[in-house]
Amino acid sequence: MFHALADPTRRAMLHALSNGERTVGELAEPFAMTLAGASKHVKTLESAGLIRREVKGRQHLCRLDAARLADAAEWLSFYERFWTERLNVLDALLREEDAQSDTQGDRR
Amino acid sequence: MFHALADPTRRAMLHALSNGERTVGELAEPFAMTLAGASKHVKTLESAGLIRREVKGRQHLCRLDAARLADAAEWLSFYERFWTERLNVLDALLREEDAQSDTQGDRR
DNA sequence: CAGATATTCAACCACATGGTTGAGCAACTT
DNA sequence: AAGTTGCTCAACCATGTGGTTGAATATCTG
Repeated sequence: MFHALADPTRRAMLHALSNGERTVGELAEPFAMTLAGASKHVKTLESAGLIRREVKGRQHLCRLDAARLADAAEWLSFYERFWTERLNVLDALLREEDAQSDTQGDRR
Repeated sequence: MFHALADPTRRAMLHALSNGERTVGELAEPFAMTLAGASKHVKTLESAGLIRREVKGRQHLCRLDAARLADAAEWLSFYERFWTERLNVLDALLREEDAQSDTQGDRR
């Protein structure tokens, strides 16, 4: 999933899909890329479970997959919280170190 | 940055660093990998701005870089919020569609 | 039926990636 | 000075990636 998100083209596609369902052709259009190329990105997103596809005649209608995206959001939120927390600790440590070197210089 | 996060080894290293500073050797230790290999990962993290390095004699002390990590956290939080929002819309749409096909069947 | 349209598939290419090895360098240790 | 330690660098290799092209498939349209 992290890998699927790591590509800008794919992130843009997700962005487009956030405004409603799109066919593969529509998803491909904004990019200077062959349909086949874009189709591969769509496939990647699908394998990562981030989108679902409904074959409707000759076009393939894509939409975000709620379940997996919720997972993704949860993951991101975890990381965000995790780091924000650590940053506070880090900050405190640096402050403390500064205070010490102010009074005592660097002892190491 | 997304790319730097996409590798499990690097995520694990960040995790380790969240418990305090570590030398390159210490960061490398948990992995079945040569030092040189691990060193490359550290370099990648450094180029992505996620960590900083302080050369202390012959060892290189690494720590999380507060500034950039805050950026990262913000990004993740944005995506998380963004998607959570869209998921609600998606949910509403699906519910609506269901209600319609219940009374009218699929008209397409 | 004969197109045209929407899409995938398979093969290929250039390039990036994660990894190794071997050498090199700087800094401690004795 | 000689050796060991911590680390990087450069070259290399296998594999994966993003992209292309050309053909195949299936559907709609006349």
